[in-house]
Amino acid sequence: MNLEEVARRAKVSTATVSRVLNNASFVKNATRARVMRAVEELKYHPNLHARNLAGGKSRSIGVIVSNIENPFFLDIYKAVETGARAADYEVIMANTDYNSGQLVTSIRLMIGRRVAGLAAIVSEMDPALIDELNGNRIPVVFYDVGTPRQNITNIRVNYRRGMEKLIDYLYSIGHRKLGFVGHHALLRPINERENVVLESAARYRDLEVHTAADLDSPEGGRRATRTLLIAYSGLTAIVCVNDFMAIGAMREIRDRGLRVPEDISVTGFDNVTLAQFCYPALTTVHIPRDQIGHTICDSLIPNDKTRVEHEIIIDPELVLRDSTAPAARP
Amino acid sequence: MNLEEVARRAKVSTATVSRVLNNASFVKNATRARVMRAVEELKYHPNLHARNLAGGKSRSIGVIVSNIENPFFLDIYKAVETGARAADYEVIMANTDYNSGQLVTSIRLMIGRRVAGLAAIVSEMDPALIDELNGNRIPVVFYDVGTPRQNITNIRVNYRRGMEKLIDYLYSIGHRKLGFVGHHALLRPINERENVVLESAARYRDLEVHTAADLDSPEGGRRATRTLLIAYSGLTAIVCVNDFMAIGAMREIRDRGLRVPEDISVTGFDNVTLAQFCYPALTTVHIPRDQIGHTICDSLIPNDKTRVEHEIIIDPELVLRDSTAPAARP
DNA sequence: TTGAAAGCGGTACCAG
DNA sequence: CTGGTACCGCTTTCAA
Repeated sequence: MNLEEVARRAKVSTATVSRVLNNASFVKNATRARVMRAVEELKYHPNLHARNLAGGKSRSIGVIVSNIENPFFLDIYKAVETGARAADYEVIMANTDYNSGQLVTSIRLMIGRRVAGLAAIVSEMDPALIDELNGNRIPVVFYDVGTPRQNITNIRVNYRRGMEKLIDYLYSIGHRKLGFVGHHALLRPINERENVVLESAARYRDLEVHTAADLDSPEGGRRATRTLLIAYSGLTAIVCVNDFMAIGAMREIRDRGLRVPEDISVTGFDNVTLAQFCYPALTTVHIPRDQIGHTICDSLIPNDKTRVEHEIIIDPELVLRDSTAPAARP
Repeated sequence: MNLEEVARRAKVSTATVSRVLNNASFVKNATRARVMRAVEELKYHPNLHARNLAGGKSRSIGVIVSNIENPFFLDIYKAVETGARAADYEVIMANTDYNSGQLVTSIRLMIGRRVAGLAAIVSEMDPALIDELNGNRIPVVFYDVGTPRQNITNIRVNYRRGMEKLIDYLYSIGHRKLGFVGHHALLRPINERENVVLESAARYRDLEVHTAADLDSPEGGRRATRTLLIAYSGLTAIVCVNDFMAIGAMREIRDRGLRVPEDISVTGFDNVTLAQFCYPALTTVHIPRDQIGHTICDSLIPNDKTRVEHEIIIDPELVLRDSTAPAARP
C-alpha cells in the first residue's frame, strides 16, 4: 500500500499524490478529489520513515528522563509535549530508569531518528556522553548537568538555595536532628544533592544530619526512612530528596505508630501535584516544571523571535504545608 | 554523515559497512576493525528511517493510552515496555488525554510508523476507528473496547464483578447512600461503568446512589466529590471510578472537616501503588497491569510458543484497606 | 497543472 | 569475504 498504488488507482503520477497529501502547490480540484478518494478507498497511510528520509527534515524532538514514574519527570515531559504540539512538532520520550546503559541506548535512538533537538532530563549523564552529544550538531538541553557550550543549553535549579530555605525553616522551628532520604544514582547531581544538604546543615553548629538512600519511588522512600528511624533515634524531621519519596517516608513513619508532623516532620522537593493531595499536605520546594518545559521548547525548536540564554538558573520557592511542625520536645 | 562516507573512509563498500554494523555474515577481522574505527571517528549513527525503509521490518509496537498521568496507564505502558525490551522491540507511546481527535492522530502516527502491533488502552475508541484499524492487517489489542475479530485481541476486565464485590462489601457494613465519582469520557466504556455501578446498586432495594463526573485526576476527583457532598447529604461512602480520582476525593472530604473512613468511606479501583501509600490506605479493586502488559506483548510480538486467546477476561479482586469502615449511624 | 526521474540512507541479493 | 546494485516509499526539482 504505497504512493504508487494510490497513483495508479487515481490515474495520476506519484508526484501528484504527494502534492495533494502535502497541500503543496496547486492541484486541480478534480484530480485532487480523485486522489483523495483513492486514498480513502485504499485506506492508505503514508510511510513516515520514507517521508522522513526523503524530506530530510525532522519536526520531532526527543526527551529523555530518568524515571517517568516520578511525576516530576512526567510533568516536564507533558510540558514539552504541549509546547511541541503547538509548534507542530512531535516528541519522542525515552526513559532510562537511572541506568546509564539505557541512557546511551536512548541517545543513540534519538540521534538515529535524527531528532531536531534533544532534552536530557537525567542525572546519570556522564562526561563521555556529553562529549558524544557535543560532537553532533544537534541542539541539546541538559537539566542540571553538563557544561554550556555551543548548541547546548543548560537549565539548572539552584538546589542549594532551595535546600537552605528548607533547612533554615526546619531549624527555625526547633529541629536539630534530621534524616535525609536520597535516592540511588551514583553520579551527579544526586550525590551533589546529598552534599548540599550536608553543607546546608553544616552552617549550624548544632544541627545533625544522617542520610540513607534507596530507589526513587514511594517504596524506596519508605525503606530509606525505616533504615534511618532504626539506626538513629531522636530524629525530628525527615528531609526527602523529592516528593515522590516523601510519600513513602510518611507511610513508614505512620506505620511505626508515629504522627506526621506532631512526632516527625517530613519535607519533599519539586512540589508535584500529589504533594497537595497527600495527607498531611507536604511541605516542599517548588520547581516550575512548566517553565522548564517551555524553556526546552524554546531552545530546541527553531524560532526567530526569542533568543534563549545558554544557561538558565531557577531559584526555587519554599512551599509550606502541613507535614512540618515545630520539633517535638523530648 | 552516511554509510557512504564511512565506507570511503574505511576504503570498503557500503555493503561491507552495513554488514559489520549488523553483525551479518562474515567480515574479515581486519576490515571490520577498519570500519569500526571509521564509525567511531566519524561519530556515525545510522539513520533509522532509512534502515526501517530498506529493511521493511519493524521491531516496534505502539501503545496508546488515555491518560499517561494516571498511574494505571503508566503501569501498563511500563509492563509492555519490559516485555518488548525482552524481545528486543521498542515501544512507542502516545497519549490521547481522552480526546478522540488525538486518538485518530495517534493511530495514524502508529500506522505511519508501520508498527508491528498496536495496543489501544483507551476508552474513547469509537466504532469508526475500530473499522479503520480493522482494515489494516496489523495486529491490535484493545483494552475494554472493540469486538474481537481477525488480528484483534481483546482484553477486558469484568468491571461488573469488581463493582459488585465493592458494593456488596459496602452494603454489608451498613452503607445505604453512596456517591459515585466518575470521569468525563463521553463514550464507552466509562458511561458503561457508571451504569454498572447503578445496576450493581439496584440489586438492593434500599441502596441509593448519586453520581458526578469530572476530569480523570485528583483535582477532578476532589471537585466531583465536592459536588456530591454539597448536593446530597447523608452520603456515607464515595465510590470512585479509579484510585487516581479517589485521592482527590479523600482530600475534599477532609477539607470539609470530615474523617475518612469514620464519617465517610472512600473506595478506588485499579489498586495502583499509590493506593497503599495514601493515608488512609485505599480500599480498592485490583487490576493486574502486569498481566495485561504481558498479554499485550504476547499477542503483538510474533512468538511460536504461545498462542494467545482472542478474548481475555479478567476477574478483579477486592482489596480491603483502611479507607472503608462501617457506615456512621446518624 | 502534471509527470518523469533523481535522490534520501540503508539492506540484501548476486557475482566475483 | 567483498563489491555492485536494485530496491524501500516518498519528496522535490525540472520539463512539458
